Amino acid sequence: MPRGITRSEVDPDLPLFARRLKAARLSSGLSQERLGVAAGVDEFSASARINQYERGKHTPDVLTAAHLAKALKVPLAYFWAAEDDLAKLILWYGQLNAKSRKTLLATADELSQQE
Amino acid sequence: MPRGITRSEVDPDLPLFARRLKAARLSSGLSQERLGVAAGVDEFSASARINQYERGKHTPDVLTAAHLAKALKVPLAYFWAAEDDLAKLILWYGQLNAKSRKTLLATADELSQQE
DNA sequence: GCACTAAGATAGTCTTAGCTG
DNA sequence: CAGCTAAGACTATCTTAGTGC
Repeated sequence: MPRGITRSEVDPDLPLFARRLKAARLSSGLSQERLGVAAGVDEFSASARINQYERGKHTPDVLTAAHLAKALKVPLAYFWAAEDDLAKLILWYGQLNAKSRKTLLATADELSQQE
Repeated sequence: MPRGITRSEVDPDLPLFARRLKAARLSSGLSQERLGVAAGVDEFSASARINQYERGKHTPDVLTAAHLAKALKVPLAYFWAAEDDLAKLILWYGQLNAKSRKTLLATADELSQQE
């Protein structure tokens, strides 16, 4: 379950940020309101604000987005990954320990030098 | 040179988006105004707007950010990579062909299952 | 409880018109 | 030319107060 965020069924017509946020929240099992509160949003506006983000009505500032990312345990950059493959790569990077990250970086370095 | 964006010297106290944008632009060799025009910003406001973004005074909407990413040939998510290592990974991913991306994804998948 | 919304209050960005090195 | 800025015009988000399931 924690490895399958991008497999969740989210409307592909939603704007990028909305789509990624909704996928990550559904994967976490939190309600919109509880996610907002967990991210430090005022309890009286949390429900409306997270809903507006997920429906693509509004976009939060980067600080709010960072709090959401932390609450959802995903790297901040995940919200703006345009391709699903890059989204997966970023999610997996976020789950690796320091040693595995080094290994992954080394692999990417080698591959990019081959081109 | 094209592989060294994160090595550029950019004020680490700048907000995240400003820091990544400036590093990518300096690497590209474009002026602030020329980058803005290349990204489709009106020629009369391009200089002011890109400068405001790089100084952290303002942040563009996601569509403008996507145009900037395209002009700079970096993945959109790069602008919000909080850690330099993740920024490098995203940049390198953006430079790989489809086959190398698959290889990199497979490596990340294996590593994340080991944890 | 959960997802969602309208609309006014509020807070942001954008444009213009400059400046300095 | 390149980098940068103030401030008013403009446009976005946030809060409040609700709705329906």
